[in-house]
Amino acid sequence: MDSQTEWPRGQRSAFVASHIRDLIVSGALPHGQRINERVLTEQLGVSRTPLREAFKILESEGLVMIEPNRGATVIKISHEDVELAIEVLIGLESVGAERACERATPAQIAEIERLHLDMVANYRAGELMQYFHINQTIHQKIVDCAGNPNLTRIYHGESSRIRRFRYAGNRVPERWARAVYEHEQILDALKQRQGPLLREVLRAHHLNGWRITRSVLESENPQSGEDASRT
Amino acid sequence: MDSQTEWPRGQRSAFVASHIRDLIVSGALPHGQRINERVLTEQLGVSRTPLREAFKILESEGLVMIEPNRGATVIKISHEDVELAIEVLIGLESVGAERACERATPAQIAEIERLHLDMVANYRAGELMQYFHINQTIHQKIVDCAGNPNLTRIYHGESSRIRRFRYAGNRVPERWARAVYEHEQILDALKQRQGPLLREVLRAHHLNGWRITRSVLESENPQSGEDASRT
DNA sequence: TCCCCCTATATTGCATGCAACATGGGGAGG
DNA sequence: CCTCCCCATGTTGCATGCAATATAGGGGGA
Repeated sequence: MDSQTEWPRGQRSAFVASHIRDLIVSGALPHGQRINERVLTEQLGVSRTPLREAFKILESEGLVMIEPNRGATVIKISHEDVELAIEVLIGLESVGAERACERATPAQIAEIERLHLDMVANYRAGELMQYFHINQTIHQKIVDCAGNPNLTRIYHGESSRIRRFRYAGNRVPERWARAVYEHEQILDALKQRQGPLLREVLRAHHLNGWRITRSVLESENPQSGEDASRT
Repeated sequence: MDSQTEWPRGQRSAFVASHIRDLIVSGALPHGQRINERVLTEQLGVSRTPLREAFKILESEGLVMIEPNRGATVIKISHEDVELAIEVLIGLESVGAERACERATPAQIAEIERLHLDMVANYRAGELMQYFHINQTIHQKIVDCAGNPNLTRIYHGESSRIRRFRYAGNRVPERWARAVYEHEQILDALKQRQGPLLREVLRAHHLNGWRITRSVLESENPQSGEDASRT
């Protein structure tokens, strides 16, 4: 990152945190790697103070681990961890789904439908990356419809923490097709405001998705569990 | 707090965060109040650096709000917010309950039963504060039984954020008695490892509890909603 | 009298300096 | 040759200084 661009005073640590979050989620910073403060301050063009504040933010999001006198380390995420995080996400989405069906405004539902159609178009075009991105947005938006800021915040945190591990599953064509079908069901349930149905469809969607994703990851990275780095 | 006690190097911001968290949760720092850095550094005997790091931690826990050039403000929690937080807690406990029934060790269940009996004894003795404290512990332990560290972490955060608003309900004798009865059901469902039942019992328990608590708070503090400070 | 602007002061955001601690490599002893 | 210890170097934790911004209060103009 070029140190030319000066970030505005007052939000520097937030931007730095966001940047490092991207580095971790995208895999540019491998899991388990210690982060050298000096290197990052030079790359980002900020001083150590906002950087260290960013570490604290990322630590409480569960993305890095800070050890006294040893600084920040990107946390290692095993498949087990991802599975446990998905368990939490299912719980959060269950609440979100039911409340969304009660509280979503027509405009919100229309926006999700737009996103859905866009996502399907990207599926047809074989644009996996775009598809994946819109997919994440749809899930977040559904949760947002519940009108519960805490829910939104927590869901977003947990979701982005494991994002990069959930990408692989759709590389299996059958799974990708099936996922799109499941999303049709999701949209229908939401439009018909059938909370319990939406909850169950989402639950199954995540469990199915993870089952395939896990097997893909394990076949690509046979030692599996302990360190699940590069995709 | 006396500045005599020196906190160990390397954990100062964590301890400071924990201290401020207590100040907020206990109500010593009123909701909506701006926090002056200088005053707190003097009270706590640390410099501004760890204090500001602590603010970042507390911000991502949703306890304070940081505005550029205006520093940290204790977040205002309305009854609406508490209700929304309870919604999240119910979602988390739903997952926790089902997994706990699958994964809890006999030792864990025995410990919860011990806590339960202790809590009932405190009920009989009219020890509301003790009762309340053990009550919180039981709910946390049930969630812990799910063996999901993320779930434990998030549940704990959300739960402590609104803790002080959930105390009032049991001052109504009928509610208190009913709550104890509901806890019998909770314990039974757990011992019999009936996940869905436990989930529903917990859900009802929280909804009932909050319904009464809210009415108590509103009768004590008629303007209600906007600022729900001193109990 | 009231309102607005301008200035003095307080407070925050960030950079940097210093001390504590970790780390790695070379030499002495076995 | 191996091991352990010690020191040189690098890195982190925290305190502090400086600049940018907020804020309060008084004086001037309408």
